[in-house]
Amino acid sequence: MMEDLDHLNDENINIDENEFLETLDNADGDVIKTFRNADGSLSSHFDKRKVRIAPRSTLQFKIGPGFTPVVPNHKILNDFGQIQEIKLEPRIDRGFDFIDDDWIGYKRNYFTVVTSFDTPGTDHIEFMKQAYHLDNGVEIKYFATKLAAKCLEDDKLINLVQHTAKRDKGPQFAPPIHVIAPANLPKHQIIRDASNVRNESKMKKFDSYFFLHKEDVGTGCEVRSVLANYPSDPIKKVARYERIQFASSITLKKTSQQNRRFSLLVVLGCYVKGRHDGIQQSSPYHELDHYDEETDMTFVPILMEKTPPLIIRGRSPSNYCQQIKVMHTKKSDFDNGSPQENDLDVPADKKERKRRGRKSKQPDLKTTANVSHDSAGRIPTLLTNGLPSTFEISPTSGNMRIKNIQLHSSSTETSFPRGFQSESLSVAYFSNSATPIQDSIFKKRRLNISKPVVLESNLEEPLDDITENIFNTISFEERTPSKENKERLSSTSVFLLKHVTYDVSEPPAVAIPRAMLPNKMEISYCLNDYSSSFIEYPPPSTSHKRLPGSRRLLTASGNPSDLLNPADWSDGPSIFRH
DNA sequence: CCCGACACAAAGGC
DNA sequence: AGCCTTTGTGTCGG
Repeated sequence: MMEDLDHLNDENINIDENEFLETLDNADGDVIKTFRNADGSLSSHFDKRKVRIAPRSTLQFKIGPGFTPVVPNHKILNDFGQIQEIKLEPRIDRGFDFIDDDWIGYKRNYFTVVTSFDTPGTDHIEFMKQAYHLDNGVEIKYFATKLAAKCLEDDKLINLVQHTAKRDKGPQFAPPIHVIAPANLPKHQIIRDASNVRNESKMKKFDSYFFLHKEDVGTGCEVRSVLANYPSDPIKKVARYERIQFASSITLKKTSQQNRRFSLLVVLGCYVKGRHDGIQQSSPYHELDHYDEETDMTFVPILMEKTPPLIIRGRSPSNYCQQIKVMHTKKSDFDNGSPQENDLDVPADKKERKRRGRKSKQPDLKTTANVSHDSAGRIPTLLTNGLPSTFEISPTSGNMRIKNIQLHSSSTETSFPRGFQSESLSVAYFSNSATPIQDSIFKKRRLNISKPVVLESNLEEPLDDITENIFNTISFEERTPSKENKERLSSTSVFLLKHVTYDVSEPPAVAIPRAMLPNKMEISYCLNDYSSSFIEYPPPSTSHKRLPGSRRLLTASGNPSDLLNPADWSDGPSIFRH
């Protein structure tokens, strides 16, 4: 059984250690509580019964409840019989808000769980060069993770479903078992930034966070190294479960009053050869193992972590904001200092009518402040569409700094989709309202700029006026006016990193319209497999009516190869439990 | 009341 | 700058 809310202050969730930033008020009181995450990004928790935030607002990303370890199912040993420490690093990055001491999710909305695993005391690369077995002597072929959910009231597993970015127009499937190598978990902001990337140069930038290329492990590998057993190359380093929902069939209420509560489980296991016995019912790992017939291998759970109790709100209108207005949170609204009044434009004769058609709510309550991150001149807020790991704020001096924006060449960095023709470059800007982007200090001063490189543009990303600022490495420091100069910072500071691809080879003779290219979001992305992003997949119908059978649900009898390019499944079997 | 399906719309990606 | 995507959620109807 779950303990209760004690782990709310687990460091994983960053609430305790987080600096509380601010609360946005409206007539109803505190609506949005914003915390700064360890990486500088923000987690804004809000009650969807009270305020409606746009679907693509960055406020929909937030670190959810932390995970706590469950008693392990196995220990693992190396070839010398020594115990190898091993630890999951899971995190929820979308879908759960902390409201009135409860973690709240929505049945209709996506959530995101990411996890990697760490090998304390052993370098991740060194780890891959050795061989391991379970404490029962069985040889470990490779490691993998599984995502599961339980209802706490009856301790039964419940189904989860995953969509592609195409949602209804694409397939649904059970969250797969992801084969992964040990790695550090990328920061929350990285997961945000990587969540809907199609641009090749941007993907390349993220590649090293998410993939290990076998050739990068180098020499010194034992013949029996676990590396050699991994069934794919590149090997995932992070299991990303994005666009996950609880199965629509789950029952949310125990009684009319009492919510059922749920817990998400992240399991680290390994694949071993052959069929192995099931796990007894009394074990928390019962039914978390999985035998795969195709490969004649069994996924054996080693250890897992669980969330505190989660409450899932259903589709009832009572779980949604009764107001008509949407809070706009578009980033550009903040680029010029404090946001306008906002109060949404409800274009809405149409909408009002729709609303009233049902039952007249209280239509004219003026809601919505804006997300005035610092309109009152309090704490300056960083917004970024770049990578937070490239900037930092000194807690003592208040110095703001962007450092070591590394630009990797294809010879030294493993590619995202591995390509040898393109170079991935970054251009950084700094701005606050007193320093508009156009006058960015970056453009005024070129600091520590190493040798410029000259490359041709490709057709997808034409050269623009930024081109003159191409560098291999950029770094500079900017002193934040901390004391004397507070006014200047009483407005929003914005960091932007622009990622540009320059094609070294001859550009194609004819530009291919984007619509004609394979859609990288279709399948490969949902499988976190950027290395095979260019598979054939029929474009969704342009018709508004769904084609009969065009939406396929994978079930226990479903075969993934019906839907997916086999290359996407090359990293091991997955389970389909519906 | 539930759910599948379709629809709208706002912010992000390119 | 303007299109195309993605995703929260409004709505209908079985």
